[in-house]
Amino acid sequence: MSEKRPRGRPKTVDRGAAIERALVHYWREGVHGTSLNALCRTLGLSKPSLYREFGGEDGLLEAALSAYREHAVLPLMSFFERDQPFTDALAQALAFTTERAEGQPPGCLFTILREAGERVGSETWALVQRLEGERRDAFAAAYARARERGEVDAGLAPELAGRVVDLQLHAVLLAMHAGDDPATLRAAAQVAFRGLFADFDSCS
Amino acid sequence: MSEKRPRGRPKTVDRGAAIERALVHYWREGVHGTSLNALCRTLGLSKPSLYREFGGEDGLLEAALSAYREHAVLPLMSFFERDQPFTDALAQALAFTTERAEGQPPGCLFTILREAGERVGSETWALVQRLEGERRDAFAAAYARARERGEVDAGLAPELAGRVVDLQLHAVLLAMHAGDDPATLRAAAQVAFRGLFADFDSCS
DNA sequence: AGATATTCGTTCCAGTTGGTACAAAATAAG
DNA sequence: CTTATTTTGTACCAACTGGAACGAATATCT
Repeated sequence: MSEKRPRGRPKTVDRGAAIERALVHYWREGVHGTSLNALCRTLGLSKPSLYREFGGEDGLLEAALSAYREHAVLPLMSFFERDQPFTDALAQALAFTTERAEGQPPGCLFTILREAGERVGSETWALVQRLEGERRDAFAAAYARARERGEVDAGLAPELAGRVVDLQLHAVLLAMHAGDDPATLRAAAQVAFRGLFADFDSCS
Repeated sequence: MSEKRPRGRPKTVDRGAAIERALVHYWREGVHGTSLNALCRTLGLSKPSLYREFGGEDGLLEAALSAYREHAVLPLMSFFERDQPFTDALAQALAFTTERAEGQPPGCLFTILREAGERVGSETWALVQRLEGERRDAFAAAYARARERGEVDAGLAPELAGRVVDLQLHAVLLAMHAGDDPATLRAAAQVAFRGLFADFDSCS
């Protein structure tokens, strides 16, 4: 694997490190409110370097989100792909989203970007929407499997159930980023999740 | 009530109209992404006039939110203050938040400002937090009354129930502002609300 | 060494930002 | 008419914005 050196001046910019720092920065500070100049400063990157490496802020943000997918989005989805009761998956997901790991910011970068809407660049936004669909499908599929096992109310469409789970986790993660109390949020989401298992008709 | 004219040049700026236009603008476009210059243009206000009248963008935004309180926040809370079943209040609130009145933007200015966090000015942020408490208290009080009437699960603290309702409506209104389908959101929130009435122990 | 190739960051650019100074405008009082 | 008072918006400010031009730097190849 001895890579033969190319012709010109060797690169010194560390793409991976820049992505990692950008990821943490956007995760903590949100996606707006930081100018490109200030961003380059905190990333230890010259502005032309950023443009050469990522084509602009959009490219950088997309790369950061892509890295975040591996870091936190896929792990969350994995709870719903294991062969276990749906309630366990929900409990694990809720614990995962409300835990405060010491090194990393509260909340979720993906959630932040969803909320930012189309104000982010087009590449980033496309990726956001891809992840959004990917996640809802995973939730819905897990619910469908649970329904086959008779764990849940059969009258609820899996697509809607997936939307319910998504809505809860989205709200919880936004509140986490805003600094709300994790225990309270966990309790509130748990109450909401109970609606997925109800086989009662007490509310007309 | 014939007001005696004061000494100098008569004012021509229409404070109320400016607030109304600012309210609609922030409601539709969100609170960031518009410069002060552009804002003045759409408001039909010169920049010095804005500063004289509101002291800056913070003052304008606070005035707009204050107007919005009368327009939509209090009406929403009123559903929970009437003497009616809790389920009815929830249904009315959900209908209110997911309806798309033709003249006005989807979503909720108050919700947008909550999500904007402390990046808004300090006056505005203080008002946001006041309204936040006001609303959660109303939800909790309504749930407490419903509990006395035996409508709901007695094991749930009213404070937590209020938080649940708040979390749902917050998420729904954010999604509405993002352009999501009202019917789907309504259905999803309804499922979540069912958790408030469960008197079952089916989930450990 | 010299030519070629590639990456580097300094330096500049026009446009925009939030914010203010100040003179013109418009009224009432003297 | 002159003076006093108040509101108006133009014109200006320094600072910053996203973005690119370009020569210096550092390598391999002949």
